[in-house]
Amino acid sequence: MARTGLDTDMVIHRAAQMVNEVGLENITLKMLADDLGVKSPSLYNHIGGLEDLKMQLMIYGWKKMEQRIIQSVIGISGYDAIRAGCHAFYEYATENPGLFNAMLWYNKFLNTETMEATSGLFSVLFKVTSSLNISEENCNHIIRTLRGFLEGFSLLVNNEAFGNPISIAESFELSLNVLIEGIKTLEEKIEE
Amino acid sequence: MARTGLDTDMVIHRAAQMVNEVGLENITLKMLADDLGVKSPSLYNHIGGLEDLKMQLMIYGWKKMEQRIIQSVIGISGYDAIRAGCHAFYEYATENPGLFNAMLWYNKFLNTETMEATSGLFSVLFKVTSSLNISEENCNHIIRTLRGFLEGFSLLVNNEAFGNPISIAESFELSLNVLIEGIKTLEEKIEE
DNA sequence: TGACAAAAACTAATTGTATTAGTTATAATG
DNA sequence: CATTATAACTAATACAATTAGTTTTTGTCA
Repeated sequence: MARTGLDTDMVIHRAAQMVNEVGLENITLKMLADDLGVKSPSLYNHIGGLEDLKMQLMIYGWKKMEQRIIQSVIGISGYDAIRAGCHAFYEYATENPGLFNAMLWYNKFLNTETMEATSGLFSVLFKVTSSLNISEENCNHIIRTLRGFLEGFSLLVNNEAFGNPISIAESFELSLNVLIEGIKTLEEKIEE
Repeated sequence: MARTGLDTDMVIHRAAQMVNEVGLENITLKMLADDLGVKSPSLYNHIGGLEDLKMQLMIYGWKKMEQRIIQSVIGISGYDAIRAGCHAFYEYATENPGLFNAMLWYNKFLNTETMEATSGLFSVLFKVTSSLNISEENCNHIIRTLRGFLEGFSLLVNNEAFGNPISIAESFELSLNVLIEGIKTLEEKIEE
């Protein structure tokens, strides 16, 4: 009866915490409503339903990660910036496993809004790679390479899917080295 | 009443087709039961429930992919074999989007059986990389690199998550070039 | 062959969640 | 102070997963 004073941002924000605690597949509107001190139908005043909530979590997560990555590359350029951005991605993804699942599963082509969820983030990476002597088209390819690797590797870590006992941190570092050395071979020679 | 003559393999096999048609998140036991000409509780004679079914789909998918990859590297060695194996992975993943989702989401560390789902597949890759002049430990790291990239890139393709209009096939080829050139820098010099 | 046991189907019932419809109370606005 | 929009509520619906208990078939063994 007493008005709780919820708004959409509060719901999303609380759901983002909760999804990291219980996992994307286990979150329910009832659970979220209980936590917010409200009955579950009341949530429909702020979100469109469970699917909509997960979609919004996806967008929320990518925006947050974008901020982290922008912070991480301030004052750095070239391969060091790539390295720093990749580390920021990996850290955010593994610190927020539930949210990261939403980011992966719901990042589908559906409409302009969902499509733009990641565009800001990867335009940051584009700016970074553009400072290298690599053609624009190849920069776009490289971003896809990095994106694929970062998303897949982070998912595997979150799922504890690496059976081997060898260090995951070292695997990540070596992977970045491999990728960066590979990218260097795409640099165009400059006439002297 | 009349016995349909189902067994676990038939259920899994049919579910594998269905999951590619309707998507992992939309498959229901009722739908599967209807399709198999049976009531949904009857499925419990063959599977442990919906979660168990998805787990079994995960294992089924990895085994099938393993076979495809083994076929693809027959008679090839070195970097050509890596290339061929990666192509086989990518093709299987994109030809079976629903099943591949199960392979990603349910490939978590839970018990020995789920852990071993992918061990055969990656021991094939290990044999391939072992023929290079690279330390065993680095081979293990490289496999993780490839695994991360392949899983992430395939997922992005299946989700149509690449906004850019540039060719995805070219992105994949360039990515493999980047990875292989990067891996080459790990080769240990041989005394002459 | 014929009784018996195991397996595989069934029906009925339970539970839990999302979602919708319709109602009431609060807050904001003129 | 009256009115209106909003945000909560209760009640009801629909659907799927799952469990319990029953029936029927199939295969086996004396």
